[in-house]
Amino acid sequence: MADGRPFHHGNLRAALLDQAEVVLHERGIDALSLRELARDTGVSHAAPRKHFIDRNALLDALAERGFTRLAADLRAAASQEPDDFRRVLHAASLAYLRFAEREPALLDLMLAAKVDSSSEAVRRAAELQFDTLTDIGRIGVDEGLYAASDVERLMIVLSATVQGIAAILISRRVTPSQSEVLIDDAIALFLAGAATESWKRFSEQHPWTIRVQGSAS
Amino acid sequence: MADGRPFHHGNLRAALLDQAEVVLHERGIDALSLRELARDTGVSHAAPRKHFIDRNALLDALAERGFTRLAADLRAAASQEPDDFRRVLHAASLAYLRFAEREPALLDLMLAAKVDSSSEAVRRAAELQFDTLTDIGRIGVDEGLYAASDVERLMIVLSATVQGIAAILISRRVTPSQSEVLIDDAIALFLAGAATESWKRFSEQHPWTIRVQGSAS
DNA sequence: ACCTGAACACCGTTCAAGT
DNA sequence: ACCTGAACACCGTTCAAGT
Repeated sequence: MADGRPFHHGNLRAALLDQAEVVLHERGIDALSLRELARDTGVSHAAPRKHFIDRNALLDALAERGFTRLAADLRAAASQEPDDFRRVLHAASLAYLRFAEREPALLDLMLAAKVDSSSEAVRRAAELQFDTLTDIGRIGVDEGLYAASDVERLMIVLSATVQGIAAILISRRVTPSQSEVLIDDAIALFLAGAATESWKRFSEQHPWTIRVQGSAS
Repeated sequence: MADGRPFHHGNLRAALLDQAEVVLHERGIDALSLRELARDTGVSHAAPRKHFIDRNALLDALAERGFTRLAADLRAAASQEPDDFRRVLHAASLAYLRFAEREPALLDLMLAAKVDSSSEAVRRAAELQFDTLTDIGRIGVDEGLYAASDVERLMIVLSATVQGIAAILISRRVTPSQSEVLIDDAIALFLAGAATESWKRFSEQHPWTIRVQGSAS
């Protein structure tokens, strides 16, 4: 403490998280160590403990931030295309892919979070992200494409598809531009299927009873 | 070496992998350490190095085994329902979910493998797994559901969906039985969509040019 | 060809003590 | 209330040396 540095950092928690995001982005999750973050932030290696009880708590906080930002991205993308449902789905799906492309390690971290072992804050953030999708899905009802009672089940399947395509992108089995073609295909197939009599009959004969963890709507 | 243990283990590589699978299954990837594996296998902590240059090489070998087993599971499930395409898709998808349920940490590991940084062996094993899906998809052509030229693109979208549903299951946002309902929905929607005029027009107007990394067929 | 033992440079986590 | 410094029990990785 011979330098003029104050004893209290003042904003250590936020500083650690910011630096953690940089490391996660640049060198991946394996390179993320509490001790290095402490060094880079100019505090002792034991200081982070006041803010994050262990490494997992830090990862949880990162995941929470990630969900919040992803939800904002999706909402922003969707609100720019208010007219046509296909274009809304397309914009939101591309926003998801771009997030995956920009922050593959962060998305991996978010998807790796087990609902029952992660913090309440992470759950709430993931919930908000799913609610965003459900809101988007309701536009399809407004346009008369499918029944209101089908919104949740359809959006879960579509978001699983988008998530799966993002996983293919992250593992670099396709290029970013190829993944956009996959999204085009997926949405075309989704919209075609949801509007069929065949699907209508199926969904009536198989009532929906699932309440997804992390869905408040 | 005062015990009667031979100097050469004889089968150290396989023994390490077997033990690694047990640890991965019981305590997850974070608990997987080369030193512990060495202890449990009765060799020095430096012995594994002859067989796995580093921890990542061990993880690669585990992923490779995983892909091979998953492909076998899918093939077995599909071949038990040779008559009806819907039932074949259903059986294969459920096999995928059961694999995810039995070995969540292993599947995470497999999906985390970046194509360009993992070993040739992992790539080949992942390839074989995808080829299995493509083979299954051809049954849909035989049944006149869609064009032969659409097999790859349709199966990629479907497998992305199944993978996404598996991810939802692994993160425990739904129960295993709920995930099966999601699969039912996804397949119903997929089959309904693939058979529409709308999809047929789309796929003709948007020719398929993607060659997925890890697809030999 | 395969394995050992010591050594190095890291970790996460804990805790008494300082300001 | 927040941070430090020392300590403990782990890691992965390397390498000369043994059989």
